[in-house]
Amino acid sequence: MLEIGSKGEYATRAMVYLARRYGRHTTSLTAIADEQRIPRRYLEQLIAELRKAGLIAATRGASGGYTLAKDPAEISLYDIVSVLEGPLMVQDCVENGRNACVFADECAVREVWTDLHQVIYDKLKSVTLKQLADRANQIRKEQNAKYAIYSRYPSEMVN
Amino acid sequence: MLEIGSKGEYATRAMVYLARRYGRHTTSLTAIADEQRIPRRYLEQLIAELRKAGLIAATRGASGGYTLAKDPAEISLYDIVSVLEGPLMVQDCVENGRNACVFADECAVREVWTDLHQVIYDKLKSVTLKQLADRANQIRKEQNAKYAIYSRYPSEMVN
DNA sequence: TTAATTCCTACCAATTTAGTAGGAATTGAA
DNA sequence: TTCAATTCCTACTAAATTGGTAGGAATTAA
Ligand code: FES
Ligand code: FES
Repeated sequence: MLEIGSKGEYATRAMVYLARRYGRHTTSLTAIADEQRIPRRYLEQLIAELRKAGLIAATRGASGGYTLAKDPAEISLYDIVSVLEGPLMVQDCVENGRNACVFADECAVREVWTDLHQVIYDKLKSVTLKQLADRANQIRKEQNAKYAIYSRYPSEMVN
Repeated sequence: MLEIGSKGEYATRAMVYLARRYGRHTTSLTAIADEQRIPRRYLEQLIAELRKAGLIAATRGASGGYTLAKDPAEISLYDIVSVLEGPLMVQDCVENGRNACVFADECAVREVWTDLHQVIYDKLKSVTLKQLADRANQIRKEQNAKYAIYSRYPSEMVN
């Protein structure tokens, strides 16, 4: 119930990955797919949609690759997921007009769907890529500190 | 994205309908389906599941029908929808263990999915059938007051 | 020229969704 | 006893969605 599919998950992980490299070199599709363990040919299609939506910029040809098209602080989780899975739509009747249920505005249930829609939207819209990237960096740092006791070579940053 | 299907919607509307009649006579499938504009043979299957889940009680035979198995105040919106559409599962990795993503507990994104899971769950669990039924009655009352100016026969209560 | 890379389009199997359908079993009432 | 109303059980299905795979053209740095 109310699941986010693999598209949304893959796209988000890929975007966080790019956010952590924002301002540096571009990253190739293969690199993202390998490090994030995402099927390459599938991710390719997802990235194509993110590019069409203006969230990702591409450089073609040899040594080309992808990079974020905007500052990570300007991209929300909602922006990403809605590209891949369509706009948030808990129930059709929440968007008053299109495919509204028979009882439309005289329906008590509809008010709750609307509330639910709002809390989901607020949460997804409030999270920025910058926050996610910062948090990912922080986690990685903690992990490295932990393993530094045993090894001089901390696990590669993969996320 | 994150849609609740017709099952969840139909089931919820049917349950609110039953809640508004709780403590009185049982209601036949046909009556519910007709008044709520839900395909009868389809609703039949939904109600079967709600019964197996212990939310609805049935009386068989002529002049039989359905009624809520518990007090409306004891049934939440989550209880209803989860029967029809399965438990809330924003992402598999939120339920730590089963089908978790590769990076599991070293993943920043996972924390957000978990937050999202929580706000959705809290909202759905906080709404009881009693609240919905009361609100539906209130709306109907307002509608009747409105139309009483024009007619002595207010529109039938359908929800 | 070549190798690496993005870009475009088509295809596919499995699952889910949103129902439809037939008929058996139960029961109150005539 | 019979009948009509009703729930109960099981099977079927068309269309859409999901989660990919696949082939090859276009672009560009070296
Ligand atoms: S109007 Fe959509 S559930 Fe009633
Ligand atoms: S562990 Fe599920 S998104 Fe990373």
